[in-house]
Parts: sequence; structure tokens; C-alpha cells
Amino acid sequence: MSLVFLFLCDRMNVRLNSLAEKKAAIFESTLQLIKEYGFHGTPISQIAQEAGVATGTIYHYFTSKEELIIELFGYCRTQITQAIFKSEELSLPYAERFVSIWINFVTYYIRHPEMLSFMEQFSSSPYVKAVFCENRIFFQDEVSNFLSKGVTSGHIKSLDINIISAVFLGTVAATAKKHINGHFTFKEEDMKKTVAIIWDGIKIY
Amino acid sequence: MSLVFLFLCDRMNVRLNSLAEKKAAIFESTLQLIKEYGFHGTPISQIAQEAGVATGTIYHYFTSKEELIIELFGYCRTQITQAIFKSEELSLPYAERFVSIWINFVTYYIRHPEMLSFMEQFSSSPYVKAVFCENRIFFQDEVSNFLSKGVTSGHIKSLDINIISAVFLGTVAATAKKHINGHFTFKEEDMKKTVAIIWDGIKIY
Amino acid sequence: MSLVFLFLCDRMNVRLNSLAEKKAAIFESTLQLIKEYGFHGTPISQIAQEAGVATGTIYHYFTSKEELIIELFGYCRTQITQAIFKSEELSLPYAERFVSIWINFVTYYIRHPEMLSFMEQFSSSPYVKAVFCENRIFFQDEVSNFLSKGVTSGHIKSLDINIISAVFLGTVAATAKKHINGHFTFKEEDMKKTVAIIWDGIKIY
Amino acid sequence: MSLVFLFLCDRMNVRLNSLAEKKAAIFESTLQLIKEYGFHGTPISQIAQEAGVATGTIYHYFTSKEELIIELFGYCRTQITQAIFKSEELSLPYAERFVSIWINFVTYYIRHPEMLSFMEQFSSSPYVKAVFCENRIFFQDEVSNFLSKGVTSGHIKSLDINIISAVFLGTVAATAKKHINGHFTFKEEDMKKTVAIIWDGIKIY
DNA sequence: CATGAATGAGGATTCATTCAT
DNA sequence: GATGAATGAATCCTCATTCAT
Repeated sequence: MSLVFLFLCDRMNVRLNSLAEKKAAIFESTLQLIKEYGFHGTPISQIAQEAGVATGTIYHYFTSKEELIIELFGYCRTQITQAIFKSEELSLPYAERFVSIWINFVTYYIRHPEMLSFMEQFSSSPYVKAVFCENRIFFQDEVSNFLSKGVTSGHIKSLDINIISAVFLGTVAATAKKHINGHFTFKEEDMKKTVAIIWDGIKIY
Repeated sequence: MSLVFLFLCDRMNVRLNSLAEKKAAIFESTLQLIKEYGFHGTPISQIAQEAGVATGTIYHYFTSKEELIIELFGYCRTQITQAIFKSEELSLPYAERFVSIWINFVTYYIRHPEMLSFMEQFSSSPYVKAVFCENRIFFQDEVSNFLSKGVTSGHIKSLDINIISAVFLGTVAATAKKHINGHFTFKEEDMKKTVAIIWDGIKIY
Repeated sequence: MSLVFLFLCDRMNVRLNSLAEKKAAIFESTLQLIKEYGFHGTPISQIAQEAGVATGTIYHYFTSKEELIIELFGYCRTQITQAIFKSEELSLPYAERFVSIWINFVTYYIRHPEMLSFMEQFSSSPYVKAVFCENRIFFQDEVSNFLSKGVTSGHIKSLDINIISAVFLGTVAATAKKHINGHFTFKEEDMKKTVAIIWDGIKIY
Repeated sequence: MSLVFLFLCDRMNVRLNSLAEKKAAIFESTLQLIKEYGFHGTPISQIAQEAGVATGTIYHYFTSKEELIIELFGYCRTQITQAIFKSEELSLPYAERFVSIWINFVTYYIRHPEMLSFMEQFSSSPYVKAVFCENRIFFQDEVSNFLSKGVTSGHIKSLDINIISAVFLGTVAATAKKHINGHFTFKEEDMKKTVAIIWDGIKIY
């Protein structure tokens, strides 16, 4: 490879990184602020300041605050999906993976309360409409697929996927919220007990 | 009793009624608007217009928008509690009441999507802090009491109340949301299947 | 008439006046500022300040800056029409009225340079489109009517009304501009000479 | 001549051309945008995009937006002057040239509505002040000279040049505007009738 | 009590201009 | 020279809140 080629590659990487990095910085600052001050109460100016960029810069990356919010949802979904579907757990038996994913999910939310806060606020805001066009079900792609496989593979009772997914995701969110709000500190053991409840109700003996 | 006294009583009743009625009108208009336009995007002026009162009138009933929101939360909790704990079901066996309350809850949310929308938005907004002082757990008073009784009476596994309540409330909200968002139409039968899952995981055989 | 009736009338008058007065104050402040700083370069905040009201107040009277501009055009047209069609000149012979109206027009613009400035800027801005729906020709209602009558009554050559009106209005604006810009001070006599030019070309001997 | 010299000449020509071409491209894109979106509503960024250059490039050619606008005015004046004073009409008798120039002017504006729009907006904007230092009268150099000559040569009544020029330029602009706005389609014949009006009022029999 | 005009601080967005590459 | 990302002051507009009637 010529030096020129390497040089260009390098420059492109730098650019790509800086773009991705700046977007990520904006996303993270938005998440923190939304968690603290709520969906409203987080002006663009503050997001910019916290992200270390100028107000106008935000508008190079997003055409409006709404677009920022909607793209942020995509960012969160990606982050969450990566965190809960660990490659090293792919080979686990279904029951164990079910438990693992549920616990990973709750653990991720507990470690990233700003994600939970945002996802909850987003899902009950009018913005959702904007995403429903492409994704009719929230975590359909990954979580629902995983649960569907459980049904077809005979590990899970033959219930509608929406029922199962409501139970799965509903308990994840409620558990994480209880923990974050300080009502109860869920330790590994407590989480296991909690998933056990729903796994017992869903599994095929 | 003199006529004057009756007249005064009458006027007072009228006033009390009209006060309660006006507050309710404000609450309902707020709920509808928040459902449609989100927590932000619902100015006081619009709430007033929709409720058929002047902007300034709102400030006779609530000192600020925040107070309106917080009182609205109380209003919702009362409405919901009344709707799910039906007096005619008081005598049912615990298992049946458990199922009934869960279904009543989901059904109420489905019939009043503006309530669900508000409760969800409220619970992930910074306003919650204001209510947590008095009520450390959301439906502690009623729902948690009911679930606690299940533990002490030996119908429910001896798990921490927070675990049980997370599962109960989490599935209620998730189920109602799935229905309202149009992902799945939960009929009576589907709801029964859904509660069955968590009841199976919680009950003592 | 009862006192109550008079009282109500009085209050209504006061209100109507204050509304009309406030609108007029906003209009006048807008005209002055647009004359001085141009169509852009006149922020709403400055208009408000100059008119002695708060920024937000402007938005009680006009839904947007654009609406303010468009209503301002209507205001100017009314003012101008009142100024150039003097009732005491109604009985003059056509030729003399023609001259009079032209001179009144130029004189009005010279005395109200902010009106000329606004009308010129407005007529070459994209806002015009908004008014053309209702008024296909600018001063059609009054000026064009007057000129049309000249044709039908046999005082003016049988030319298309658009030709005559272009000549009439074009010279009015150009003359006033020359005066205001300080290129030439048009005295009564000079104006008479100028109208004479176009009257000679238009009249029927 | 050495090759090096030719080479340099060539490069300089290329540069001059490309400079002139790029400036012209910027001018034309500015004119189009101003016509469509008004004096405000045409950001530098859009001008750049339409002209096929980068935003920053504009600032190689003009130190500021204001300078661009003012230079654009000069560009327009040159273009217009070239278009209305046709060399092949130099030998026509005065009366015919008068008519010709007037018609050329209107025709040019009709073919280049963006020029009329710009000239009108410019002449009623605060920018004019910047040009008035050097040119106290708008088309003094050319049009006024031509009209002055008419007076001295005895073809035109002995009126102040400002009066004559107001009538001449005022009717040109008004006529072109009426045509462009779609109020009336001025054909060659109609234009002739229109100039005739003012020529009749100005000429010496 | 009720009204709704008035307020003005605050927030979203734009855009002329700069500057590192 | 050319580029276009970055800047942040400036602008339009909103909306919670007040207060005279």
C-alpha cells in the first residue's frame, strides 16, 4: 500500500471518528440532562454546552431538536441491544440465556439510568409515532426475535409474542425503575428471583 | 331550618360542586392534551381553553403549573384505585381477586389511554420527586397492600414486596401500552393468559 | 338611555380605542424602523420597544411577523387612500382632480417617507403574493377606479387601464423618491409640471 | 515572446475568466434567490450552494454580504446599461431613440425579472446609502445624460432633469412590474402606447 | 371569583463569518 | 485558492405568570 493511500485512510478515519465521537458526545450529554431535568427542561443550548460544542453545531448534525431526540432513540436501542446480547452467552441453553438477557437488561438500565429515563420518557411521548413507521414493535428486532425463537423451539409456551414480550419488557423496566428510584436494591440474587417468576410462568416444563 | 340557611347551603353546594367540577374539567383537559401533545407541548392557555375557562382561572385553583401536574397525579391515582378495587369483588378468593385487579387495571388504562400516558410521563419526569416525599412507593397504599396481604396470608411466595409489585405493575403497564399502541389487541382471554403467567410464577401451589 | 347602557358603551369604546391605538402604535413604530433599518434589520423586539409594548404583546395582535407586515400593508393603503381622495375635491372637474390626486399622493409620500419606503419594499418582497389573492392590482379599488372613470367619461384616451395606472403610479413613486432621497426638491410648481407631462399624454383634447 | 510569458498570460486569463465567471455565477444565483425569497431569506450558504461553490469561497470574492450586495448593484447597472443603449441605435433620431431606450429597458426587465426585483429592493433598502456617495443619481451616468442631451438639443422641454428622469424611470419600473406580476401583458404595441404618453408630455413639437 | 390582555424571560433556530485543513 | 465544519450572536416566537378590570 502506498503512503498516500494510508494517509487518506488515516484522514478518513479521523474524520469518521470525530463525527461519530461528536454525535456520541451530544447524545450522552442529552441523556444526562434529560435524566436530570426531564424531556422539557433540557434546552439545546445546555446540551451543546455539556457536549462541549456550540449551539449551532448541534444543527449541523441534526436538523431539529426533534430529530436529535429520534436519532437518540436509535442510538439507545443500539447500545442496549449490544449490551444485552453478549456473544459469549450465545451458546448457553435457552432457559439460561433468557435469564441472562433479562438480567443483562436490568443491569444495563441500572448502570445507565439515563437510558432508562430517556427510553421511558420517549416511549410515552408523541415522538414515538415517528419511529413506529419503521419499527412497529419496540425491540422487535432483537428481543422479540429471541422470544419468538423460544416459542418455535418449544422452550416457551405457545402464547402470542406480544404477550410474552409485554411480560418480559414490562418487568425489566419496572425492576430497573424500582432499583433506580431507591425503593429496593436489586442484587444479583433478587434479580434471579424476579426473572424466575416470569420464566416459571412462560416456560414449558 | 330557615330558608336563608337552606339557601346558603345550596349556594355552598353549588360552589363546592362547581369547584370540584371545574377542577375535574381542568384535569381532564390536561390529560387529553398531554396524551396528544406530550408533557411539553401543553401550555396552560390551551388547557384553559379546552376546559372552557380563562387562563387566569387556572391560577385560582392551582398556584402553578407544577402544582396542577402534581395534583393531577393524585387525581389519577384516586381514579385508578377506585376503578381497580371493585367493592363487589372484595369477597372473591385471593387468586381470583389478583387476576381481577390486574385485568381491571389493564382495562382501565385501555379505556383511559390518557391516564396511562400521563402516569408514564409523570413517573419518568422530575416531578416524581415531589410526590416521593409522601409516597415512597407508587401504589403502595393500595396495590402493595393487597400484594403484601397475599404474602402474609400464604397465597403468594415469600418474596420482597418490591419484586412482586414490580412484576405486577410492570406487566400491567406494558400490556396496556402494547394494546393502546395498536401492536396487539388484548381481549379478555389474552389478558387472562397474561396474568396467568405472573400468577403462576408468584403463587404458592 | 340608561346609565348602564352608557357605561357599557363607554367601556367598549375605550377598549376599541385602546386596541386600535395599540395596533396603530405598532404599525407606526414598524414603519419608522423599516424606513431606517430596512425590511430585515427590524426585529420584533425593537418594534415592540418603540411601540411601548412587550415583545409578547405583538403576538396578541398578530400571529407572526409576516402577518404584521401584511396587515401593515392594508393599514398603509387605507391611510393613503384617505389622504389622496379628499372629499372637498370631489366636485372638481376631472382634469383638476387628476392633477390634485397625483399631487396629494406625492405630497403624502413626501410627508410620510416611511410609507413610501414600506410600500416600495413590500411591493418587491415575496409578501406581495399574500395580498394579490384579494387585490389583483395594487390601488385598483380607488386609483384604478378613478382612472377608469376618466376613460368612460371621455376625459382620458381609451388606453388599457393598466397602462394608465402604470404611468400614474410609476411617476408618483419616482417623484416622491427623488424628493425624499434629496436629489431634487419638488415644490408645488414642480409637481404641477410633472403631472402636466403625463396628463398631456393621457388627456383627450 | 517566450513560452513562459505565454504560459503566464494564459494562466492569468484563465484566472481572470474563472474569477469573473465565478463572480458572475455568484451574482446570478444571488439574483435568482433574492427574487424568489426576498432580500432577507437568502442566506449566504444558499447563494453558495446555488452558485456551486463553498460558503467560504464567497468570502474570497467579497469581504461581507453587504459588499456582495453592493457589488451586485454595480453588476446589474452595467448589465442594464449595456442592454438598453444598443450601439446599432446610436444613429437614430432623438425621438426614436427615446422610445427605443424606454422599450429596451422595459423589455430587459421583463426578460430579467430578478434584476427588477433586486433593483427595486435595493433602492428601498438602507444599502442605497452606500452607493449614493459615488452616484448621487441612480442612472445619472447614462440615462440622465441621454435625457439631458435631449434638453440641450431642443428635443425635450426645458424641465429639470430630475423631473424628466422621474417620469422616464418611474414609468419603466411600473410598466415592467405590472407585466411581471401578471396584471397585464405588455406587447410591443402596448409599450409603444405607454412611452407615447410620456414622450408627448415631454417633447417639443 | 373570573377574565384575558400584557409581560418578558427563555428556548429553538438561523446565518454571517471564521479558520483549520 | 477552496472547502465546509464550527461558532455564537441575534432573531422569532412561546408560554408561565400576573393583574387591572
